[in-house]
Amino acid sequence: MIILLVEDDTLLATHSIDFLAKEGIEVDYASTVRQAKSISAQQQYDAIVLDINLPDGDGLNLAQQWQHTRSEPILFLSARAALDDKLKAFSFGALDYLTKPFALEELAIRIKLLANKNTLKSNKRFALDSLNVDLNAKIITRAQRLIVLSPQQWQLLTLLVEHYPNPVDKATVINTIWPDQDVNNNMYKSLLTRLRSNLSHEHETPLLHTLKKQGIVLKMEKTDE
Amino acid sequence: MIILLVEDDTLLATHSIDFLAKEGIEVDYASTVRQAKSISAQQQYDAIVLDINLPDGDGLNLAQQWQHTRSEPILFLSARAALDDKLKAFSFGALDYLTKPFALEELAIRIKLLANKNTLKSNKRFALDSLNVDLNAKIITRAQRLIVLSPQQWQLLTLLVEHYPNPVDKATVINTIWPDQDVNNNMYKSLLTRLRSNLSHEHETPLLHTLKKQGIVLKMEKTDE
DNA sequence: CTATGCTGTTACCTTACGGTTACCTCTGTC
DNA sequence: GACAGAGGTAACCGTAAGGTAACAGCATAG
Repeated sequence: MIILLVEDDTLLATHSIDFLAKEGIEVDYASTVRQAKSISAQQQYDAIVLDINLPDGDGLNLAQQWQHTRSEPILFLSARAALDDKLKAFSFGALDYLTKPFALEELAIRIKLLANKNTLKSNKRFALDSLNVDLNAKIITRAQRLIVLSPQQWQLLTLLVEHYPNPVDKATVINTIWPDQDVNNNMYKSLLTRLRSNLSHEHETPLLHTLKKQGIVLKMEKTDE
Repeated sequence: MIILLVEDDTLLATHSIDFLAKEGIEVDYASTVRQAKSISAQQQYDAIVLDINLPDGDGLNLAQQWQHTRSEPILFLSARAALDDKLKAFSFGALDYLTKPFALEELAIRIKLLANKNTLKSNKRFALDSLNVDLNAKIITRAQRLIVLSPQQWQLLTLLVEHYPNPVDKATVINTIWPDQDVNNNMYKSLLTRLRSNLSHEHETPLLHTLKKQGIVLKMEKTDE
């Protein structure tokens, strides 16, 4: 699980990062709005933790901009406990709001709850077209035929299913499948080819599509023109 | 939407019930553990709001009993702000925890968020005229026809949507799409032409308009300058 | 020790993205 | 009326991004 933390108090930030690491939560860190924008462009997160007061702007504005374009759950951190601030935050799409000072344990729990929200809906089964995936039993079939995937391919498929119907961007795939490893583009390309080939045995319609520069996504072919 | 409220402070309870009613939230009310059990037996709720201190028991125990039998999201109310209490609550399956005193507005918002959690996560959408944009799935249609955009065009479209209904000025477009790059006017012009052409396939009304010297904006045809 | 299969690597192919250029219209100004 | 400047369109084309197949190294099983 990886989150984005945007917080200008570096002391608080380092403590948080350390603590969250122990909880198994990886953290990308930005201390300014500017940084946050550039870092977040690279990849998708399981959740975003935003401070309201930032040196070069306002976390609320950032959330407002993101609420129409990004799909991550947002949790606000702020010293401001006033109701107005909270209401504004929620109206900008925040899903949680924690007032400073707070316990790191609580932050960790709330982050985990938010992150689960996205994956919770993917119960145990997933179906698309003639494809059928049992996420618990790790059984995959397409048109009644059993499909066997290598570990990497399985990982990628579950990632895609978790995000369905949204695309998963390349950086996210790479961070998930090859965490802290040297990765080159060919490894990524091979994996895609292999999964694709396994998912569609004969002349079945392709399900795994690439959006140039944006990522990959599971969807049924739209055969209008 | 209907919730169960378990709270022994009758004053707080009546205020809450009144307020939530105005927000369109129906409330079943219990003031004791005993009552809560009997009332809740018949019905499923969108969320459950539990006080911790109850005259004949403890909300935490109730949550613990329910956490494997009931599927409703639980929000705790409590005067106890100690970390231990919160941790215990979360470990019993609570999804949120609000310390008294709190604003009724905040309670209402958090209840709504919890209730939404069970419903499928809906993607962020933008619609204008016959144009329909799913910002998360990155699917665009115009009059039911699927539209495929290049990465640059997609970026521009999201930029326009973020600012809608306000115009976006040229400098902003350029900084967003070509950050720290040499840009000439032709690149900008080409991008506009291409996006325009993709957005209106045949003789559909143009949606992307230029305001001289001000920038570009999405709007339905309306030639007030 | 052989066999099988997973995965990283390489080579080669195809496509369409986007920068470029040329030419057009429109509007306002001197 | 001509010129300038802004904006719009269409076509050209090099190249990077993506796709595939085949091979090689390495593990693991049997």
